[in-house]
Amino acid sequence: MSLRHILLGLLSENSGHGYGLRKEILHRLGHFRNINEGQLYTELAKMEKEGLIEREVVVPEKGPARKLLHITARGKGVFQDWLESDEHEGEGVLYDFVHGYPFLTKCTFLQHLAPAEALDKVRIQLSRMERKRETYQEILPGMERRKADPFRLRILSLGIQEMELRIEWLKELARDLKQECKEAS
Amino acid sequence: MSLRHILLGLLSENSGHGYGLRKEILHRLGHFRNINEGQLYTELAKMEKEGLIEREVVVPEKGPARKLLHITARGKGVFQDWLESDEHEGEGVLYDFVHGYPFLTKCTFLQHLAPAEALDKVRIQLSRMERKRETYQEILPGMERRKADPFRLRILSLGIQEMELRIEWLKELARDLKQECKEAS
DNA sequence: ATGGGCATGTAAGCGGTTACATGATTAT
DNA sequence: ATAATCATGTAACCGCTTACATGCCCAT
Repeated sequence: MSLRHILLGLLSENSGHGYGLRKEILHRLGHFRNINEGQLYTELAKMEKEGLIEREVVVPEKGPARKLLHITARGKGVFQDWLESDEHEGEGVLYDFVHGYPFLTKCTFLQHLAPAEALDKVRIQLSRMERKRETYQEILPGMERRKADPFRLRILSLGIQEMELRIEWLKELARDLKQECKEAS
Repeated sequence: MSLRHILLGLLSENSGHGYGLRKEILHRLGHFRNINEGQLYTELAKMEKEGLIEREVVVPEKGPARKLLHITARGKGVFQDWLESDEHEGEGVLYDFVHGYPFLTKCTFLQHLAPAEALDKVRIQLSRMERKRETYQEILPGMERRKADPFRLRILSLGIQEMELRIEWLKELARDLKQECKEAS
């Protein structure tokens, strides 16, 4: 899932400038990546060179020039082709769900830790996921109020359910580890 | 979550050679990445240069030399430090769950597709996730039989639950899109 | 006047992918 | 024979991160 597609998607909805796109990706729900300026501007430059976007230099009466970005017909074509293609819908890695939650990979090796230490880690995870679920739940009403795109609303609600799943899973894990700790003592 | 940690983890359990590690990462449950030779051997070379592993050249009576890899004390230390640290347990990206399921990012832009086309995509996803759930469920009994590490068993069971979550979510989405199709006609 | 947000960039490096190359062993 | 699998590597490239650099605008 490359940044390029997200940028094309956003720009096919509205023209904008680099910084604004970044804010949108960071804050507006439905776009989910953390983004750094480095990649953003280099990617935009590349996209311009390939004729997917154009820059309109806007010189305000006051202040420095801003560059307003527009998607070109070619850019729109590339975006639509991607949308209609099955790229990023395929099999990918068998255990893809682990990618979204790196703690699971670490869990794979938790056997090498003392049960008490492992338990600590699991508890910290638990509170982090609870926090995350709350964050999502706080975002939801605002999105509903301003009638955000229903697809994005759904994605958020999936996120909430997913956090709940993780929370229950971590609770079970913690319970078992606690038992193990007792047995060891 | 870098390959390095996984390799250190595996080698701290057993010595082995490159190809075997790759197979283990690919097939044995609990290790979840698809891996390509390119990265594997270059990473192993780097790790050797840094003194994390050592190669023992094993020359069989017949055939070419094989390189058996052993973890060094230093390597074990690095691995344990990582295990005890909170690396890969932290916040990361806010919407991390989307990372593990790139189709969701695509969903963000599904509004740009005709409902009928979007429905097609969702249905294909649905059958893919059903397939995936089945695959996981087929793997489970074998793991239980050979008494695999309980952490890995748990991870797999989380995976099954996660696929079930996705399936229900996709079903709802499909239902709504079907409705939209009807209304449009 | 100072700090925070707006806005645009460059450079180095890392982790990972894709593709290529080689050769031996084992199974059909 | 030949195809599949075992086994080890190299080279080019890509997407992304980290860190740095610059300068304007606005509110306190």
